[in-house]
Amino acid sequence: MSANFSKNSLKHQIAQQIKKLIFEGELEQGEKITELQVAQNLGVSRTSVREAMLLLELEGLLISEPYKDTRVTTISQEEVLELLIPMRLHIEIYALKKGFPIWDEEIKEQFKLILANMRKAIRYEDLSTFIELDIQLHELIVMSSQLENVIRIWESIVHRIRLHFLYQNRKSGTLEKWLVDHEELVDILINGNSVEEAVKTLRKHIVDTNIPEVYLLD
Amino acid sequence: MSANFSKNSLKHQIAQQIKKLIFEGELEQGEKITELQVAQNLGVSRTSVREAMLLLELEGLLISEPYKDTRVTTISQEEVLELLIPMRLHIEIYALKKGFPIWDEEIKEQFKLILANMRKAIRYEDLSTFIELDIQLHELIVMSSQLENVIRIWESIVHRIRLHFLYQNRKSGTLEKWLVDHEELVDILINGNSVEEAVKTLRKHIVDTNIPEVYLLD
DNA sequence: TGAAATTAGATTGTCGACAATCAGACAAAG
DNA sequence: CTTTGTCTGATTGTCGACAATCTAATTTCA
Repeated sequence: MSANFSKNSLKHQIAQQIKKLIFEGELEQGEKITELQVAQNLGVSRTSVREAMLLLELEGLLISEPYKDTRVTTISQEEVLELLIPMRLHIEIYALKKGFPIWDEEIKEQFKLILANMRKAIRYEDLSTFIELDIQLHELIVMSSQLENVIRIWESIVHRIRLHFLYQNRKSGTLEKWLVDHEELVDILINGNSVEEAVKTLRKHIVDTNIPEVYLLD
Repeated sequence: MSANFSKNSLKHQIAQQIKKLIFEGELEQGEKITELQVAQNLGVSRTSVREAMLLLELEGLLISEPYKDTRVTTISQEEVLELLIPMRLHIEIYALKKGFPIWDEEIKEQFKLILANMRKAIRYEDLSTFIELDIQLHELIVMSSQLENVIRIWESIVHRIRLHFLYQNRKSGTLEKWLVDHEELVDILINGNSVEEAVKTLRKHIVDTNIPEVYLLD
């Protein structure tokens, strides 16, 4: 039940279910997925499943050719590190610049809530929940810009990134280190009063948590 | 009949038709478009039209809410200049770096062909064809990287950019100036022998032809 | 034996029909 | 006159059936 506004049609729900299968590792990269199988499992018609799968294809999670089977996308580490993450950085900074000035108390409360849940996840050593919350945090930043196009582009890129890291060892650093990182970020976001400061912190955060030293050339 | 490889299912054809309507100005930004209307015009079933429209929605050309009508997307100039064009720049440079080393004679011939058609378009003062060719040129650069994910992301971003400029006055400079610009680009792409040189030229090209001086801050 | 042709089953593509929902017209009540 | 409620037509959402295509196993023929 992630933070979605008005997208509650059946195809979106189905897409969500399939996403869950992928992100929880039930479906691996390159694995085949058929319409009928999903339709029967969920008790819906193939038409709706088709639309859901088209959605996921366009979001970059699935790949298909006409009359051939559909499979979970394979993404190279190189693409993720050199292309997707820099683009993600660009988008989130843009969204932050646009959103920051119009943040109200409610949004700040949401930041605090996510952070509280993160602390809880750490306490139970629940990694998958923590990752979910990490994404929610960044999603909130992007959503708060209220720019529909920006939100969509961001989603499609983050999905691809997430798909990749699923099957990789997560980078070095303990969970606690991660938590501290996020605490600092949220503190600046909520209590800081210049956009520049917030942008600088966000940039550092994304770079620190995503990009190995070797790629930090330019 | 633009350069598409394996995407010849009905939904792609229909999407292409609708795209044409949009890019030729038959449909304006914010204008309503209904499934039945398109289905009857093209003599196909609504199901295929639905899928085509979903495609275009995910590509960023259309926008819809459940049970509400679907409309042609509206995109702000700010978004285009500050977000989309920088992202486009990033993607094309990445694709060029990956593709350049593996270009063969056939690809170089395609570059020359596009350029020749550009000269022809200029001679007949055919602006819309010229714009089409401009996109084909950049598409060729991206396609030659053979990276499926990169191609898709690029397409969705360029569509949005194109949609915006459709309804704006194109930036200053005569057609002839444009042509010279492209001649130089293709020359370096085909005859240059270092990737760095090609990247530098492409960057300058995109910046020159897309971004007004005021945005060239960082 | 082995390569080409054929066939069978599974899977995707396309369709028309029916259900759910919405927007606007119109009427009733205050 | 405004507001509320009810209808109606238009549009989108969902479905099951049938057609087209692919894959892989089987058969045919040199």
